Amino acid sequence: MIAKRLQTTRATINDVAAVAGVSRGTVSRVLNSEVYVSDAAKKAVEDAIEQVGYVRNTAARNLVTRQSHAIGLIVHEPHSLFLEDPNIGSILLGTNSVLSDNDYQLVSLIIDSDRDSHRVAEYLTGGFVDGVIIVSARAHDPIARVVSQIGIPAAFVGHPVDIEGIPYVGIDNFSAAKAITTRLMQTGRRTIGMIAAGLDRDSGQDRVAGFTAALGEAFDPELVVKVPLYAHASGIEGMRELLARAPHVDGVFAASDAIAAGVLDVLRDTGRSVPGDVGVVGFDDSAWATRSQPPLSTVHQPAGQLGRRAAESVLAQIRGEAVDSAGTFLDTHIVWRDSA
Amino acid sequence: MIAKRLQTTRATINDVAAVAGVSRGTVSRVLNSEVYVSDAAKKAVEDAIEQVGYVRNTAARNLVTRQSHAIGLIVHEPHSLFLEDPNIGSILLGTNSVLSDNDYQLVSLIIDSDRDSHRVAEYLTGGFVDGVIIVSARAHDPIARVVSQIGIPAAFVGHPVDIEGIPYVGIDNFSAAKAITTRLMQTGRRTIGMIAAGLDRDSGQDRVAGFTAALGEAFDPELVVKVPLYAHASGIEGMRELLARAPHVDGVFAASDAIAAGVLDVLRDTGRSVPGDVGVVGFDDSAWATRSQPPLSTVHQPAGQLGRRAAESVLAQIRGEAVDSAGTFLDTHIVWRDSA
DNA sequence: ACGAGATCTGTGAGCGCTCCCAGAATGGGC
DNA sequence: GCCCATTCTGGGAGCGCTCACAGATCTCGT
Repeated sequence: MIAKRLQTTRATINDVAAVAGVSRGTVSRVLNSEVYVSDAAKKAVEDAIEQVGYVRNTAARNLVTRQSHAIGLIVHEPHSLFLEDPNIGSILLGTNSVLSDNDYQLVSLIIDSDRDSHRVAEYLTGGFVDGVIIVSARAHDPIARVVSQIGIPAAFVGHPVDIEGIPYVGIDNFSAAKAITTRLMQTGRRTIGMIAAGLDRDSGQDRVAGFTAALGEAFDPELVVKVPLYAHASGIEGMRELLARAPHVDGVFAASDAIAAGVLDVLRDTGRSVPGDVGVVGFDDSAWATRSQPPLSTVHQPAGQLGRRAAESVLAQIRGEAVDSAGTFLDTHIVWRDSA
Repeated sequence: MIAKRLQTTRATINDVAAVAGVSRGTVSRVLNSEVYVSDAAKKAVEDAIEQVGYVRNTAARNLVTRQSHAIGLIVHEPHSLFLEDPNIGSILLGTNSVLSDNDYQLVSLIIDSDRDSHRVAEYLTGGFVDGVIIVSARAHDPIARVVSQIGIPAAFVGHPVDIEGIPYVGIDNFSAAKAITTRLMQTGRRTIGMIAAGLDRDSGQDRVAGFTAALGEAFDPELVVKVPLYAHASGIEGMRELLARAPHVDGVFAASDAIAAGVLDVLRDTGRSVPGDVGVVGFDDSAWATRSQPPLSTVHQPAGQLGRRAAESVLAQIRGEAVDSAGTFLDTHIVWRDSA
């Protein structure tokens, strides 16, 4: 009831113009803070807006400007991981803060099935969003391909190996993995294994490559166990396998903190102490790292900053500014705690 | 470039009309599946739509229908908890699935500061959304008050004690807390404490009330430790306090699984075995419950379903259907694992 | 005092769509 | 064959806004 009354009654730009004693055009100029408006007119309009409680109707504005003032954030993860991966939440929050500062609305689009994928592709071509941020796309991601084809302003968080021409913001997974593995070696570990995941995307592959590079001569492919997801359950599964292959392993690099948490569980269950018998390091510096027992040594990944930068890139593209079409890497650093 | 070309070039209803050899009006009627359209015209229009690749311009549609076809989901939590609380993710996912089935877009609005709060209130009165779902509102929540005042279709997930007239969907926290506490007593525990949180909302208060009711004569207010958040850190803090007050406690009801996880950590650190020395139960049946060591006995809360029902309620209100303005409770059940 | 340029303002046109009214076509019933 | 109800269609009006253009007003150098 009330809603209906309020809506019918809502002041338009014409009401403001009438009260302020100026024309539609002048009100519009004030609203869009254009240059050629006299101080007197500006004041009158602002007072009138206040008086009649005017709120701009975006639908009308969008219609003529052909802009929606919304940015889509596409999260392409199975539901389970969406809930479990703390990075996604941080990225979302970072993106949201930049966009709202710039008066853009974040619209989260969650893809969980092929049906969703299709619907989102349509959504993107439908002019509902002015730009799009794609989180954790895999290789051969159909959505990434659609985005690339229609040429909508976009940015990746992370970087699918097979798509060119869309800027991305990520971290240098190779160097980070290499650095933390090296540091683990320096604690005196001799037999170091890795639980690798996410091999369908660059992050997963680069972490393995960094691990391999750090080990150099000492590298033994037998000690790299591959699991499907960056998840706790995968960590348990992977560590059991690693132990089966190499019972005397004394160091483990887990591709994510969630995996590392699973690794710790298995080590505890099999009566091994951490860091006494085995040193364990993770990746992400998520809540998992501080929660686990003992707290994890890990690579700090600036997830919120990643989201922020991606949003800024899309905004810049919308403004027509030149954007480095390659991408940028953000710094990571190692956080040394008790697990190694 | 391409984007611009596509946009400029995008087919309108007039193009479809021209190709189909009918008028604008007829195309619109087909689009909105109104009754009086001949089969021939309908077919012609559908073919034309296919041929020119027409996609409806929502901005124009919204302008005249005064509907946005978007529903806001307001999450009013500090950032940290947004990331930590698995229920929020599940609720979001449930809501999203109902809305997309009904061709509505979910717009997540995150409130983290008073500034956000103000902006969101404006957003709501600005006609950007046709309805709103409010998650975890506290007592005296300013946003809840605004929603109640402007009379926009809305639903709560959970129920702020001081707002009337807006339907809510929640669980019966009192009965669930009472049931699991009773069951904990039946395992032979004598000195049972509680780590209580979220006392600024109904869920927190009702859980304490249920706990109190279950204990009956045996209830000792000294054994209820109040902490601010449903968070892991709060669990640690709370359990330390409880142990200080009652070293011989042999049962703990934690107001959430995250808290229970903190409780387990403290118990382990102080050399107590679970469930040997102390039985611990949680609430939520979130990922925390299965992850922790040992896995938690807890109350299963249908978070996804909660989101789904709230979305359905808002949709029904938008359609003008009568909605039970009180609210509905969804069933919970106890999941018995190893921690008690 | 005059005119060129800068500054400011009003207004018609139109974005793509839905609503609604008037009128055309169709189909029975007699 | 005629009339009335039903079914179907076209097109004017207008949602609230921005854009572009033309005209009005001001400023300042000469």
